[in-house]
Amino acid sequence: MEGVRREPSILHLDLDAFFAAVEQRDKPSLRGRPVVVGGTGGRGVVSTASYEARAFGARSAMSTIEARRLCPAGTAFLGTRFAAYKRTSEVVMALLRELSPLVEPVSIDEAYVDLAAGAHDLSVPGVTALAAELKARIAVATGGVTGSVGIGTSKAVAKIGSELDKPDGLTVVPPGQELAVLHPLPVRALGGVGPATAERLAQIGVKTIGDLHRLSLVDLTSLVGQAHGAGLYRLARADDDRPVVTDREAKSVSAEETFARDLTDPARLAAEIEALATRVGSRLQRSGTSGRTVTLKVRRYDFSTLTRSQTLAHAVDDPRQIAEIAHRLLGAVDRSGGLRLLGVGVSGLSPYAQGDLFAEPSEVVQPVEVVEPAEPPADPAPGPAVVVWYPGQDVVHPELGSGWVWGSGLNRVTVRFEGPRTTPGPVRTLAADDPDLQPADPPDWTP
DNA sequence: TCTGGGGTCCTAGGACCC
DNA sequence: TCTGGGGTCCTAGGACCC
Repeated sequence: MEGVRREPSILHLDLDAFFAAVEQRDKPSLRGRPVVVGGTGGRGVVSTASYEARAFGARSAMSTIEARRLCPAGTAFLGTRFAAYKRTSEVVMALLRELSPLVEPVSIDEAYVDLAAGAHDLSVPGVTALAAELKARIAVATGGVTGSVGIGTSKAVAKIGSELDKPDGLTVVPPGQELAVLHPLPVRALGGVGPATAERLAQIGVKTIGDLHRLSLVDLTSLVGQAHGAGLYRLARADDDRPVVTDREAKSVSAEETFARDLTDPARLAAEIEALATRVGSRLQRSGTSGRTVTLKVRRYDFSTLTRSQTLAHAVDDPRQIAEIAHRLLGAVDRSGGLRLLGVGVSGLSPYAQGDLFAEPSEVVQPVEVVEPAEPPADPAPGPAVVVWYPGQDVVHPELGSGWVWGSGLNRVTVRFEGPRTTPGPVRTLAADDPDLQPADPPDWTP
């Protein structure tokens, strides 16, 4: 327990039934009534149920159909108005930043604050008064949205604290009381323990965090894996020194859509890919990032879900290039029976849009000149020669025929050769400087 | 009329490199 | 020539979170 804090300086704020609360604020007729916000179509799910709706059993992630069955007539079922929630969230986050520069938004309705980075009395009465004041200011600034606050010596304790007294709660866990608070709680209360982990633990009789505390590190890691086991071992001991991190760079950008009815028509599927790639590409471009790995997500009619990805030699943000890769990835999956969902994502992000860090293809296509060694080396020289191949580029090979570049590294290139008709041809990995491999045409997709 | 959409992190196996 | 180990990259899937 090296770096564990001695003062209750970590604050966690969780806005109560946030989407529904914003709707009730903006539509006074909904106040005091059950409100369900989320997808309203046949395949929609609940994003947020107001506390009035929760009384009838409506819950987040439940299908809207089921929520309709549970809730009485007069319940409001509303689609999401994300812009309104975003604006309200920003008001709240600004209030948090008045407390401390160290604010970590976890999601639109949740954040951690490191109070030690502000000038505050960090005694238990001091932070209690601070939290009460904060809650009052949030309610005023947002027009009545409430939040639950937990304060403790770590993120885990603060987060659990904010859950203990919802809604409109305030819980301060005094230093030294962490284990007394944690141990009676079900393991599910710990971040990172979901249904699968809880089930595994239950099978060996571990139900509470106190039960978890009695497990050895070896038993825990063999049960749930190295990283997860080590993390739970520490959390059960309230040994959590994770810092509050202000801005985390996004690691991926994706868009997906569940269709009202399963799709089979190739033209419709292609159009959906285009639309998703456009959403992803324009978000990448707006944020000035691009990424090397394009991932296609497919959910079939039977809900079986798979992903197919391809990592490119260069980062992309152009919707056309993203779509091109996604089209081909889709071409290799079984679409019989129909598709329920398609998704397109880009990961492996770098903060530079294509063309900033890497020269345009037309400028780098020339191989770097190889310095001729005085004596021929026994092994192929790990020389500086670089031949750049572009994913999707059409190529020809005297023996293997025509194909296109699937992926490429600095000194190798993977080519998918087309077989007769629609039969997928062989995939071969060749040296990038293989003289037999030639572009079929000059690259024509350069922006 | 079951089961959204946007993410993060981890694991495991194979390829490849040193 | 044989053997082995470690590290990184890539792919696919799974758990989890809000």
